[in-house]
Amino acid sequence: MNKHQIAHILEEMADLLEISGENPFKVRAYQNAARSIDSLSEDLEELIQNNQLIEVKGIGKNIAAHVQDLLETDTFPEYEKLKKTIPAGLLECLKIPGMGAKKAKLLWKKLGVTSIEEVERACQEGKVESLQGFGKKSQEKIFQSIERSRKYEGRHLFPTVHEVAKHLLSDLRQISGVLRAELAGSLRRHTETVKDIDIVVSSASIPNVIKVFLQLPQIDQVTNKGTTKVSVILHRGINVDVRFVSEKEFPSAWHHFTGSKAHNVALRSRAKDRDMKISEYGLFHMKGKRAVPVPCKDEEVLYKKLGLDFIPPELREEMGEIEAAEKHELPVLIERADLKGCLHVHTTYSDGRGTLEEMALAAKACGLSYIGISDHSKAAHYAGGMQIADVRRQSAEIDELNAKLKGIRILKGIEVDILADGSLDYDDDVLASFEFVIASIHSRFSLSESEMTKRICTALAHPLVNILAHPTGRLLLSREPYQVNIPEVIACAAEYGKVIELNCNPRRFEIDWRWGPLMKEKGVKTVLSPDAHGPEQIANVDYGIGIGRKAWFEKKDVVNCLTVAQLLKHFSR
DNA sequence: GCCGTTTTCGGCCCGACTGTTTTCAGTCG
Ligand SMILES: Nc1nc2c(ncn2[C@H]2C[C@H](O)[C@@H](COP(=O)(O)OP(=O)(O)OP(=O)(O)O)O2)c(=O)[nH]1
Ligand SMILES: [Mg+2]
Ligand SMILES: [Mg+2]
Ligand SMILES: [Zn+2]
Repeated sequence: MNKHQIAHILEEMADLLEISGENPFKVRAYQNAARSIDSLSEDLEELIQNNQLIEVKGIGKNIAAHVQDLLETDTFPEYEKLKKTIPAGLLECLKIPGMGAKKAKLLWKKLGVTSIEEVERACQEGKVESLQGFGKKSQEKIFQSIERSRKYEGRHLFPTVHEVAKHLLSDLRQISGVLRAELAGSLRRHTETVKDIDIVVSSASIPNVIKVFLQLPQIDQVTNKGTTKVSVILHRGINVDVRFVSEKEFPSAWHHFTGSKAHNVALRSRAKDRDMKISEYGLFHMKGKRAVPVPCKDEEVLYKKLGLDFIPPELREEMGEIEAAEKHELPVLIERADLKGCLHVHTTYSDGRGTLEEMALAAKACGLSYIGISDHSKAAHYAGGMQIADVRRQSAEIDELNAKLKGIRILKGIEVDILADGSLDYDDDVLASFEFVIASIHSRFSLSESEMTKRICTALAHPLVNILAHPTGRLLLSREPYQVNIPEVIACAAEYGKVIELNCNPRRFEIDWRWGPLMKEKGVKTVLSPDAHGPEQIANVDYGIGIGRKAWFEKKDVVNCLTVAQLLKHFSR
């Protein structure tokens, strides 16, 4: 069982405890522990072996024992016991928006329903409205909520939502009476996938602005509407939360709505320790029961009043950023302007849509001064992998283009398949003809974790390999990562001085940003790669920057911030 | 269940919205 599966069981345990009526803080303890395990940037088994699991924040003696049980036996006694008393289908019901543990339990106890379908039927048959605490309206609301969540549930890729959000934001800014409107939530924090669009708006005439906003043509339905916030669903099937505040409240509201939740909670408890209070309305000094406002003209001041350096939104995940801000040890995060070139680009020589020249010009248009071409190798039939003769032809064409083109240097590279045994898809003499070699896996995904790890480490040990690309093969929202021990791969990359890619294709966005701090600790560098299969995809790096920042990467950690001469030297070529 | 140089007990972020209630519980962000 891997840590994500373990985190999932702990989440489930929290739900079971909540339904069973346990102390809410105990429920939260399990939720916190799940979050900690999920975002752990160390190897779980190693932590357990060294008895260091209880040192992880949010994990104490009890949950540590459960985690060890889960790792060894895929379950733990308390979990089994609770599962026997609560039907599995009831947990699914908690996914219905508006349906929490209390309501689900009541429906189960009074009506015997144990699945979403049964809740739906109970609503249709009018059995819900007569229950204590329910009524006609809430019955109808539950029914609607089920229908809606079937249609609109789930997360989205970042760029899809970001495009929609930008348009919505500019429409909002044109509404008369709107002073400021900004993106918040996971979009502002640049998470790899997002659930909804969160926006904060300031205005002196909120009721009117809300009225006009709700008339925007892209809105399909309104799901919530109060005096300070509204929730809608767009025709595109994307949920939107908008919070309306006064201009004075804007900084704290923006901060609140940016999150993450865990970051907010940690910061608020820090404020409390200092006799202060944070809410979306501002920072306050507590004088007994009285809350005296502490004016904060922007987020920087807010952090400062709490004794912290400004924390960039991408880092606000409660993953060590508050401790670092206190010690003035936050990284100076990479910015788009730091990128001097890009590697990992496909052309018509394999499965790309752009010619060499088109891709080179696209990179130049993005302000880059070099572009590293890396088409697929011969084993990649699925992607028109290059035969040796193709490699020769491409090399000659690159020479011609480099003589002809100004302001962009084309580097000769390859994305060579790592075969099942860890060997590479070309002989060394062919590999030696490139200026850089990217190695990656495109076949035989279902090896065991140890086999896969060994396979990758064998490839990394090859002296001609420079970069490991997309190290888990995940496709966000569609394909699970293959099993591989990332801490071992990072250790191996450190040993051989190899680079691990941050693939900026929005469906990949990996190596996962959560491993960034471990890579930095081990001295492993990364490269922000577009993995472009067409000229417009060079711009993938624009979105990748946000993920790179989430990974705590600085300019010095990213090899395509080097000049072409420095880069080739880094690769010893 | 977790946590702690103010504490090993007694806290655990804080507020909006909805529908039900007759003053608030449940759910969510
Ligand atoms: N203080 C506090 N803030 C919260 C809480 N829940 C959510 N928030 C704030 C921080 C979140 O980033 C923000 C938006 O909530 P969302 O549910 O949309 O989550 P977020 O955008 O972070 O991620 P997601 O939408 O899932 O991609 O609201 C909470 O329980 N307490
Ligand atoms: Mg959100
Ligand atoms: Mg939201
Ligand atoms: Zn690839």
